[in-house]
Amino acid sequence: MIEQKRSGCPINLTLEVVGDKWSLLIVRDMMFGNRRHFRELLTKSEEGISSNILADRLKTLLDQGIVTWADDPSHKQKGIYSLSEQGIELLPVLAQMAGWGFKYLDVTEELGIRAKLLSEGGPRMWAEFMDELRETHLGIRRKRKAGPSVGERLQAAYEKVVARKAKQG
Amino acid sequence: MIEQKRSGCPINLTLEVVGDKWSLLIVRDMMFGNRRHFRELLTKSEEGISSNILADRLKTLLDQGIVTWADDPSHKQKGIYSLSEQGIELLPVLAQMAGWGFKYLDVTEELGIRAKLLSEGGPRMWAEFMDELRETHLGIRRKRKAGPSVGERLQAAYEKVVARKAKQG
DNA sequence: CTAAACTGCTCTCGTTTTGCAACTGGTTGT
DNA sequence: ACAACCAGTTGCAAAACGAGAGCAGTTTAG
Repeated sequence: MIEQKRSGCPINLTLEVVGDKWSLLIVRDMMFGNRRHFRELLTKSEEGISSNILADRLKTLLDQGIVTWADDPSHKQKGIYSLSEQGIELLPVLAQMAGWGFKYLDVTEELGIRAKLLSEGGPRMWAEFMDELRETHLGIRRKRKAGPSVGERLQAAYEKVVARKAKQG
Repeated sequence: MIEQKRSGCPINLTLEVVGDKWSLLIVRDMMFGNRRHFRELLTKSEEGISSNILADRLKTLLDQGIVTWADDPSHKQKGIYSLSEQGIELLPVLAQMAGWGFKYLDVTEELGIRAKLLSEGGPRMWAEFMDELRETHLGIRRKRKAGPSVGERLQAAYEKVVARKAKQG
């Protein structure tokens, strides 16, 4: 099976790797939702990916070195998927897509709040979040900063919107 | 024909619009190669898109408001495709993808040089290039800056690599 | 004036990808 | 022992993709 590239253009090559409707959603769920097991990715996804597609995409993400896999010592059947440095560095791509989508598409309030904050935060916030991801996915210690982490702030903002919407009915 | 969204997440919505292997390549060619006619997009593409796919993607890009269409007064059969503001603002997405691809994938030198410069140039350079695109695609005058434009600089760098490679044979 | 080349597509048809749903073989908790 | 949970796999129909030919009208070269 010879994988032939259509061209050596970096944009094209990137699209050949993650240019489909699911791969980046899986990366998103690993980044922002901290989904690390197959079942978590399968059932806790907003969009409802099907299991064969998930299995296939995880395989190519592994092949590409975007994601790594390890045994979960607490459970013989479970594996833990982690983002590699290469995967973590997809964050700016996701952040730009999120910002563009937030600006131009019909985004729901609770799912858009993270995009808004991330877009406003800019490269500085992205770098901080990537450091947090390096800690959780690669085990690389980072310097603690005062106050809540970027991940915590995003999550808190999301939950706040959900709570408000629930109250309003 | 009811278009149902999988979710209201901005990343998902963006992927539903441009998350395929061709749409962003068309935008890329319009941005960096100034391809404005159907034939230009069809025949001058690095990757060799086929005509039915090109027609289909242009249709959805038009529907989405990423691209606009106008008659070419110089030729009764020609139409001119232009990027809208919404389309121009895909530049940061492309730039991030280009930067990531340049760093991690097997990019050829001549096709990677633009990505390198754009990545190094950062948001400031992107903003300048977007202003140039607003001029050529939207007809919005911009303040002239001294020296060559970003578009010219990228093109010159590309041609320099091509010339050097040709000499080396 | 005529013919060749060019224009933006559309059509056909075989191949590939998608996605639902059921199923497998094993593990864990009660 | 048994239900619930784990990571996938398999079968199949529908949809999307993609190469190539074709088309009606337009422009250009001789």
